[in-house]
Amino acid sequence: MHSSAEENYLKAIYKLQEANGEMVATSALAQVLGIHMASVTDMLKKMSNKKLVAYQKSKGFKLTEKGRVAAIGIIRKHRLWEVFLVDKLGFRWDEVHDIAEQLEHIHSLELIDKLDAYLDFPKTDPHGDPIPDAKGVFAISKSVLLASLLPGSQGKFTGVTDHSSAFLNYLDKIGLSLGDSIKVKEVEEFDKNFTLVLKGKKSVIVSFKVANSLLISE
Amino acid sequence: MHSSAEENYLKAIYKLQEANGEMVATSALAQVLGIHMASVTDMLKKMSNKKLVAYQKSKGFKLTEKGRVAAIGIIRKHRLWEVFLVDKLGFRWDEVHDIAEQLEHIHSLELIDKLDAYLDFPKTDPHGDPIPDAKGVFAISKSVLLASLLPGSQGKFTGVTDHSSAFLNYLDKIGLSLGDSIKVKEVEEFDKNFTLVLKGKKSVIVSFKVANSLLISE
DNA sequence: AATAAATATTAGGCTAGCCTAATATTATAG
DNA sequence: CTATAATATTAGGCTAGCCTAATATTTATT
Repeated sequence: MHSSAEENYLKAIYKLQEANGEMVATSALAQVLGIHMASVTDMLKKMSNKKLVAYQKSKGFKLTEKGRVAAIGIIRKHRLWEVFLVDKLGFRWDEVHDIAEQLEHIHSLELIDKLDAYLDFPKTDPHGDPIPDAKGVFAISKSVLLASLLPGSQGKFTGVTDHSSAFLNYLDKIGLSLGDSIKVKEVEEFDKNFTLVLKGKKSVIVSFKVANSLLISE
Repeated sequence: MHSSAEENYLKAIYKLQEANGEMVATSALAQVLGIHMASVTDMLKKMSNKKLVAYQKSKGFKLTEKGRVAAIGIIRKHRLWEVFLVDKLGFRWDEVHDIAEQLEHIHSLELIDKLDAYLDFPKTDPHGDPIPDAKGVFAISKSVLLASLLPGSQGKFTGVTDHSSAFLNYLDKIGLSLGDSIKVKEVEEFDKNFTLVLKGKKSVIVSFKVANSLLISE
């Protein structure tokens, strides 16, 4: 079994690979984990010996298949626990991250599969992130950043890329919720503000910064 | 916040104090934790500095009030998670211990109180052990070992002192379940076997060894 | 009370996972 | 192409929590 530290590295590497393509840099990992580069070099050497990551000198490193499977398992656990915390225990979507970060390290395949069934096999977590099934397969769903859409486009708000409490609370405040159908009414040339029309004819204006953290599907 | 190692010590000390009175010996703790005595001495010195335990040279040590509160908090978490695993996820009572041992170290007061509410404030865990409330108070319930009862006594089977899979499976096999009303029909002089009559007029015979791990109330 | 047995403590080591400081390598700019 | 900046690695240290071996202290036995 992997240690919590290792699991955190695996998850972080996976996410960096998803976001920035193939190879990941020591510095990038150090930054997202809040750990010094020397320590990362250290740890990666160990994980490399365990065949969790493969790395080419000065090109960076990436997960091996074994590492990828492990990473997806952790992401699955994290997201399922988030669903549990929100759907069953009544936490708000901005409160669950830290607790799920702990719960994701509980070791028991049986536990997580039973939890999955108990939650009725959810496909996404409370932030709209996809949850891989027991085999590690994600139900593919294409989504784009609101920031990339042109006036007139429409779709459904299905996810966020910023999971901070500050951001999530802001969305709650302006009344934008996961699942809302939206239409881009206007994109202001001058400051890139987006004017959106929501299903119930309400309209909201969000900054480019916000639009850049909202995922739209369909 | 306390480390998992510390929490395991706290819980073990608490249980030893419950079982064997006031002072706990280094050796006893080493034995139940499966750790060498020298390591225990080490750790206790640290916990002593943190005022979690108080120890008098060569008399042993005991929890301080602070340590006791912490220990009860961990026990509360362990038992609530066990209820969750059995009642909600469908685990059997003999399967939950190891997973609960991990879950009990998740740090979040809010989580555990919400879990408690979600489970509808259970008073006992799947093995009949009492669950302290959020203030650390146990709903007192007097129980005695079946082994101490005389023929003719009756009561309700409300707990076990042996949590091993082997033992719990044996009880399942002979059809003895938590909550069953029982009456001691006979105690064989020769081998101390107990003949019990269950509510639905079934009768079962258990050895002294088994009787010594069954708690009877009322 | 003297000795053996049991119990406890000290001393020195080890690993995981982090740190700082120093050095090496690679990329970028003039 | 060289100087500087950015990135990566090595070397040496630290803490938590464990270990073994050696030593000390208690308790029990004769």
